[in-house]
Amino acid sequence: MPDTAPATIEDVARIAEVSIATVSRAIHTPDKVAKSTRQRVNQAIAITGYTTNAMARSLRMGRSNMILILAPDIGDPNFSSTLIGLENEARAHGFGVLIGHTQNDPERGLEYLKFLSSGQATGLVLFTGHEPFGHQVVGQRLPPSVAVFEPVFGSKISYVGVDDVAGARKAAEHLLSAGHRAIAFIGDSKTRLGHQRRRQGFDKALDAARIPPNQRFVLEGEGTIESGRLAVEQLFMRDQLPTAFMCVNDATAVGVINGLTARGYDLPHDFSVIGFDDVPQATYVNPALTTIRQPRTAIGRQAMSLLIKSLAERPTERQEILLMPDLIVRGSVTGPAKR
Amino acid sequence: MPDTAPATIEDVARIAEVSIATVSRAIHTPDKVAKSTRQRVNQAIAITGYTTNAMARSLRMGRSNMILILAPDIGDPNFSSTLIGLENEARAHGFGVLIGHTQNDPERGLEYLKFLSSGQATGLVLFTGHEPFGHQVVGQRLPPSVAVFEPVFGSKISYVGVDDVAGARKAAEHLLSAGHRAIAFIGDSKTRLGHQRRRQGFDKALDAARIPPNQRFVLEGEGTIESGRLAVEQLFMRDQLPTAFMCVNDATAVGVINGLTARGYDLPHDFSVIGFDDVPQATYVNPALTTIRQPRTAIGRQAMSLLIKSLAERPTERQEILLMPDLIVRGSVTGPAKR
DNA sequence: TTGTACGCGTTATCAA
DNA sequence: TTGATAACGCGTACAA
Repeated sequence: MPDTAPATIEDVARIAEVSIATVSRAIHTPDKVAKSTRQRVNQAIAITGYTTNAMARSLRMGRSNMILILAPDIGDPNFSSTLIGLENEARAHGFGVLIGHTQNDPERGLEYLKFLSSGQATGLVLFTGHEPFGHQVVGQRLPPSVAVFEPVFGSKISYVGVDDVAGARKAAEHLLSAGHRAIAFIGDSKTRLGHQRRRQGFDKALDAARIPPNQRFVLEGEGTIESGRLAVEQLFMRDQLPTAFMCVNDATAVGVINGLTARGYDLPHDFSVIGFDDVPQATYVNPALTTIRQPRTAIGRQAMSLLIKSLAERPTERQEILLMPDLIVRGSVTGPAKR
Repeated sequence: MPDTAPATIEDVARIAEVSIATVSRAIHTPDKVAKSTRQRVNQAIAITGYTTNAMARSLRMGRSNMILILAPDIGDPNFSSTLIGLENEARAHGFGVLIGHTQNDPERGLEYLKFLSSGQATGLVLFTGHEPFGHQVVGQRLPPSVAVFEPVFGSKISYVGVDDVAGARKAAEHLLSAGHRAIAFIGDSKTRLGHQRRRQGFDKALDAARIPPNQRFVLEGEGTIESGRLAVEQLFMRDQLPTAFMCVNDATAVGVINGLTARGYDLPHDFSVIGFDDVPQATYVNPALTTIRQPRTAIGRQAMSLLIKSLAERPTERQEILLMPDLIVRGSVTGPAKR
């Protein structure tokens, strides 16, 4: 197998005995070329295995049809299923997607930005995961972009994500309707907007149920397993205990469950726990975690749809699309224990 | 902020009052240009914010400095940390990486192959995950490539992965040295090479300990949680029970643990379980899983290093690099129960 | 319906 | 040390 250079449009033209212009036309505007010629061209393409050189094409056209997806952490359980939604939608519109991994390193982010500005990608999806991506992006001249899962702080970039307030409210109401009145909120945050919104939803539900807010039942945390565990320890140093835990996300919930189990409690009999996100892991803990499911694939689909629209129309209006999450009932919530 | 077009080399040349050739030289071979001129050029670059257009560059050069990483499933727990190794090594050599997600869909794979053949990427990393990528790739003219985690069946593509035989042997010996003699192997496979090798390592360890092979203790499985659970059920329909379970991977081990726990057994007291891979989840199960850790980041690093080397030298010799995994002792293995 | 020729932004060759 | 210019592969206005 000789290592021949890939065929160019000129090779095709020569074989089909036409000019390169005709080849190009046969490909992009087939009706503008005679049927017989078209057939000869197609044959020649088949023979040579010709593929248009995307670089030359994009260089000439001034834009590519690739969309760059920037993610700080590909291991994030939210990532993979959202990606599916993004990809499928892009594909349906003739776009390809490429994934860039920043590892939360601003320098890498900047490199990908260069990738963009050199025209190798036309649109940008900011998959901020849990850490705001922000600073490096703000101020840069960006191509049409959309953020998912967490809005980009202080920018005009559109955003597609879950309705945190409504979701958290659903979770709290589930606990409430199971009979709980003493509910702790684990994972309060001063910095993360999404988590703050979840706290708001929690407050609203309690307020609607006429349960006075209890600051001793609100514990901070960064949304990690460790922070959930820690919160349990803190809580047990006080005099008053809740009957249920509402956690800002599933990781926190796993930590809470671990902490409670380690203390010898029997779940869900002794305490109820509810999470938020529905990560794969939620099914593996014991008891399986009742939680709020992020509509990940739908978020991806909508985000890409929005991006492609703005690619065509160039509207500078910022949009925010909030999707409604569902309650997933598994085994970690039951009625309050009688003590 | 006016939406000006990005600066080109010509803009820089005009401002610096030199020719574009000099600008190019000032960038790539600074010593071939007079100091004063160089300074003027650098200033002009700073003023314009010029970035070389990668597409024009690659078009001219005939090759890009991007490497495409093709993965069937980005959610695979093996993926993210391997990626880090790949990226870091690539970066160190001035290459960028892009990730393509095939979703196990041959059509998508083909599309990315087109991406390659159109020159947008120079090298290829086949992240076959657990499903052989194979068929579509074989026969295609491929750029320099390397596979990780699972060799590409029937091709000359180099491979970097873990030494499955040695790792499995380590696992079995750990069980043996804890005193186990009746050990079940869960996850035997007729199709997956890596899993077959793990079985071999298991057999070797038993053989070296002069324990006769027992076919009733070897159960098939596809390496999923479900298949681990199923294997437990099958085993309990027989008359003879093992004291320990060696699982082909962590997912299987989690299934086994779930199945055993569901039957009311107390682990690790009643049964010992060992896995393979060391996925993040391994720490969350109860008891935490003792397992064999894949040196993922190292695999990534070595694979990229090999690829870049072959990019420079074009050796067609197929290479296979096997890395030694470590035993990670956690809580799921203890001495055999006395029954 | 088809062909000629230009330009997209670079790098590299050759003269000056 | 510097500049003019060809070429990379493609799409398209313009001419035929």
